[in-house]
Amino acid sequence: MHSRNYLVPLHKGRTEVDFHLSVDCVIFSIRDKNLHLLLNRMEPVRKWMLPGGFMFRNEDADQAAGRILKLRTGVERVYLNQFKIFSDPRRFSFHEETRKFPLTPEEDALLEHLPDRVISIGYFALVDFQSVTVTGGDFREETCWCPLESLPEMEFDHAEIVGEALRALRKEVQFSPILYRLLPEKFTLPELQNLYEIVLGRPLERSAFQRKVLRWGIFLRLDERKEGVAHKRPYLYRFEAEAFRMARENGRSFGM
Amino acid sequence: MHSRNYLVPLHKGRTEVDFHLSVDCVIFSIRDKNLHLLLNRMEPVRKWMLPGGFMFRNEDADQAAGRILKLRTGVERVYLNQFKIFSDPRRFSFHEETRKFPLTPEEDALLEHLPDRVISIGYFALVDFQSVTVTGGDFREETCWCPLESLPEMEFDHAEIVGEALRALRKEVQFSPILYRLLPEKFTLPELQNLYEIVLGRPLERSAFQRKVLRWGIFLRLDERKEGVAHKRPYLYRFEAEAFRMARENGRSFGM
DNA sequence: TCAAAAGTGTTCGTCCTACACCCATGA
DNA sequence: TCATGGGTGTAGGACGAACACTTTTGA
Repeated sequence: MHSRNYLVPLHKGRTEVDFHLSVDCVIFSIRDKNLHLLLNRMEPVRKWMLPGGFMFRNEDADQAAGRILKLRTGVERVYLNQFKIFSDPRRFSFHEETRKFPLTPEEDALLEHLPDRVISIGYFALVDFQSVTVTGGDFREETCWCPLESLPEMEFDHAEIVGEALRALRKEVQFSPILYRLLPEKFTLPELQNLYEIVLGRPLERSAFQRKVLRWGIFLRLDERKEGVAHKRPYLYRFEAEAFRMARENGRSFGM
Repeated sequence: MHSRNYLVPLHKGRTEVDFHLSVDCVIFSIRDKNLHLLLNRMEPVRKWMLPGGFMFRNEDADQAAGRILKLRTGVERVYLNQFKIFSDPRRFSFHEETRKFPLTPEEDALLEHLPDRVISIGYFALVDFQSVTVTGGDFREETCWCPLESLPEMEFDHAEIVGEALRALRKEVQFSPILYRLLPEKFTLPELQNLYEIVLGRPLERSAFQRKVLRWGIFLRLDERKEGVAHKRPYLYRFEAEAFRMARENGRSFGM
């Protein structure tokens, strides 16, 4: 019988390799009737980046994404969707990046022994703008909410990651009522319709929209109406988790 | 200004970690009107596994999956879908695995310096059974096509990976006409209907099914009929890539 | 000749589209 | 009071579910 070396993947001289794994989060939120992304940058001379970080020793990818999101926005238990991994061998090189500015000798020595490749797991998150407190994370970076239509130039392949996140979000909307996750706990149907119009990129007919989402049976109309708005005040609704669970088990679909 | 050590992720004593990255393929095919998976095992005393392997230095995840699929089935340019990553810290441990049987001292020494964690990228593939030549891969393992309903006990978390692959396949079928990829180039509508019934797990009505898929406008009816079958011979159809591209651009959807 | 499979037609109900209409409210 | 946004009603059309009917074939 031949050797069992199929369990020993990394010989010197073989072609397999170690990686660093990072998580990058495309954090969507809604503000002034427009989708925004949370971006940050290390210093003003560098380009903007998606909030992200390396995976730790004792966590899985979902936990890493949750940790990063908590760190940057303060919120927990938000909607997180792992939509794609970015594994192009040339997407990131420590040696190229660090050549751009001076390192301490200690840092330089460390880099010599590191694998050069970083693979990133892309997540997108939907957060309620009002519940978020933006922070600069571990490195006190500059952060901002940037409208989706006017994104700045971004580091690495982060512009591509945003594009794929949007595609994934649009796809998910065909299945799942997730967009309400961008809104506060109590929201109105016109607010929800506005989200669908932004994400799908086309206007929707009011009465058809309302009938459709109400037929899902997962949004409960409250006895309150939205205050402080011009014109007729719309009803407030709330997502009913239990009703959603039951409707989904009965095979109902929630696509627009 | 503080240190730029955000670019130097792996200090001794910090919590970030290297990983091995593998790709595992759930290879679906259709045989005797049933879904089958390609499985392999290293030796009879071990459990069955999904075909997989480590990612190489100069390839991305899609290329690794394509390489593994080519190695195991001989086919290229098949449908491949990267559906999820499996990153539980406890899903695989080299040290636990290798403790199960003896290693050479050299192999043992190598393992000492390896990260212990393997993260796997899950792909599912749809292949035409007739075009496949199954091989044992680099290690001449035993391989088999196993019907989905009677899977054996499997190594690691591979049973979970199969479950997630099925879920992803069912989801994809709501969008995309991919199931024809399990069939030869020329196929009949009853054959296609059989696939949808298997994957969706419910019977479909013949006339409704045919009208729906023909309305997609992507399957061209040929002047031939299936030969060698009992009863009335069904027409043969062929997928039209160009028509599909156009229909998709016009916003048509292909869900069942 | 007959049973079974495949293709086609018909009916009915449901949902989507579109617009119309009325209501409520702040300016 | 009036312009505007929001809730509801209604007619028409597209589509799916269910089933009937016809055609074709091997047994």
